[in-house]
Amino acid sequence: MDLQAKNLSAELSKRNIRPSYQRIKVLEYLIKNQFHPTADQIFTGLQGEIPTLSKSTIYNTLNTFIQSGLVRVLNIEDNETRYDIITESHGHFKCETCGAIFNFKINIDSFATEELKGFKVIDKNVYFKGVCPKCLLNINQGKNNRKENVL
Amino acid sequence: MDLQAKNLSAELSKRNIRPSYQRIKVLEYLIKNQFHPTADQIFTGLQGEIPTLSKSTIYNTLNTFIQSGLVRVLNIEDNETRYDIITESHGHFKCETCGAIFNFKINIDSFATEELKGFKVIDKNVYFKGVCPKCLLNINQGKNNRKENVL
DNA sequence: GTAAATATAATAATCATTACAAGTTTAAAC
DNA sequence: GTTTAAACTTGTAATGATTATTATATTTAC
Ligand SMILES: [Mn+2]
Ligand SMILES: [Mn+2]
Ligand SMILES: [Zn+2]
Ligand SMILES: [Zn+2]
Repeated sequence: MDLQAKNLSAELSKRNIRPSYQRIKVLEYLIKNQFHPTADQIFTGLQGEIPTLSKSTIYNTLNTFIQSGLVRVLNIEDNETRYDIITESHGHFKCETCGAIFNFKINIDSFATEELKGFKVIDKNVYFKGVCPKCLLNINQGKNNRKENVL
Repeated sequence: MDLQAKNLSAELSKRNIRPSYQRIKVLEYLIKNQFHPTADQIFTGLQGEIPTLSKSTIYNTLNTFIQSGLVRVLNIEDNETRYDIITESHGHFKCETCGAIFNFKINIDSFATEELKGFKVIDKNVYFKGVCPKCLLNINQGKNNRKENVL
């Protein structure tokens, strides 16, 4: 996906979303920061550029994007929703130590068809949790990882 | 799993959870009502039997059960946590129309190993969403389903 | 250019969950 | 069996993410 504002604007228009300044910036942020940010992270990340920005706009914008299929929702955390600009089917691994969320390829369509015959499946999510390699290494070395969201 | 109070008590003791009256009742509720209830549903369902019951106790108890591996958490909803007494690996399908959550067999271990080499995987969840057969039928007949949690 | 529709922003409301403090029950020690 | 400490329950307050609301601003249609 390209980062040019014009292309972003066109991308929104194509989906019948009016390309306001705020919406373009949120879309740009999601493309640049693909670590599955929270609404608050997006808000904080854009506040410098858009001093008048409101958190309501972040939520409104995200919900608009979700409805049009432009972003994907992750409910991998119990308290906060995360947003993914990559809508192609893939699995997610959350490191419980550092909080980072990793993508991994997975062919979700290849299984679980028999028992769900008669069901209309619209959305599929695969969430794994555990400890990432970096944190495993640090734990073995007796180090203590900070819980932050660095991919 | 048996429903006898003695067995429930023993089941808790085995896991070093003191078998209080409230805990036995919550466990009993989870065994009897396997529709993946919310904390509030458990609370409401037990209030008649235990008039002094507090919602704090529900949450405390559930968190104790989770820690010991006696129940499984479902984050398939964006707002409310659901609890599952069946801890064996299986997938979940949520009908967006009636709200019911169905189990389905799935061999989660059979895939997604290559890319996660070096990761320590502790927990795996597969969540599908869509419309269940009953609701599909009603939709086709022009009926309107109520959103309730009947399995 | 004017009116209608839509978007933004600020604030208040909602609601699930957790934190905390006080009272109660349980279990061990004597 | 009484004493005593630890664990559990309860009620209430606090937290925090998300939504609702409403006034203002911006965009679109005519
Ligand atoms: Mn992703
Ligand atoms: Mn289940
Ligand atoms: Zn990590
Ligand atoms: Zn249904």
